[in-house]
Amino acid sequence: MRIATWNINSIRLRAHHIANIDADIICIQEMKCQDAEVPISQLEEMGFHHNHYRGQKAYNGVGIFSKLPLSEVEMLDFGGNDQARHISAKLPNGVRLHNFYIPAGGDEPDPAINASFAHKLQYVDDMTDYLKSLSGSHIILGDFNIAPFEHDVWSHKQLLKVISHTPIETEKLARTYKTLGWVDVSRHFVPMDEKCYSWWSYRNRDWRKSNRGRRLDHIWVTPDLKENLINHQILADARDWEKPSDHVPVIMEIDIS
DNA sequence: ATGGTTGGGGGCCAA
Repeated sequence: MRIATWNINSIRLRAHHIANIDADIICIQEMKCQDAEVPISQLEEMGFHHNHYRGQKAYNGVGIFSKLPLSEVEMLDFGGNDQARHISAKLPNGVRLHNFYIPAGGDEPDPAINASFAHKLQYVDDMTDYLKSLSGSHIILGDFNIAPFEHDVWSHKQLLKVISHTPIETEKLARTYKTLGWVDVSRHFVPMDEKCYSWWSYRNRDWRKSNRGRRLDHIWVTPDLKENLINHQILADARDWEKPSDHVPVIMEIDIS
């Protein structure tokens, strides 16, 4: 089974690009539209017939678009702002798939003066409590807006005060990761001392040449699924698609049926 | 140290 996560940055503009992603299930963040505006017929034409989503006007919005039937769909709020940032569903084999869009958190890396950053930190705390309460087999993925490790950013030193790589966030996510004991799929396949990115800013003339990337998009699985992992792919070429998103799809192949 | 770009929606915000 191939499962992908992609921050699409407007599903109305970029739904057609989904046809270039080879996956059975695609989890989307930042649809940036309400439910009625999701171009569902386009997804149907691509073979996605089991679709669940939670839109929101202009901001956020998450969806799971699947070629396989899903059940027990849930949409939860973390961080207390009732934004469309989470949706989950059960796969036919009983594994639960969670799609998260963690808040970006604004620019000023001080929660005392930046309410967006405070919301992001609260979101991660609430999400952690929720994940700790789960039992059984789970896949969690999405745009976490945090690049946790040194080689998840182009310059560890230069980004220590940049939201997405500040110690307060990376240590918080590291604690969550350690407490849960789940598997970071990208780092399962890519050595820790190798640079690994899923996002490149729009604010660079040549994203490939400057290569100032960050690994903001993640897939984690519960440890019982570790031996089922087959491979993993970051579709960096998607950054050159026409009118690209600033994020590229991350895909894993896993032997579960 | 600064500013760079994009999408949505509406007379700027969030990323």
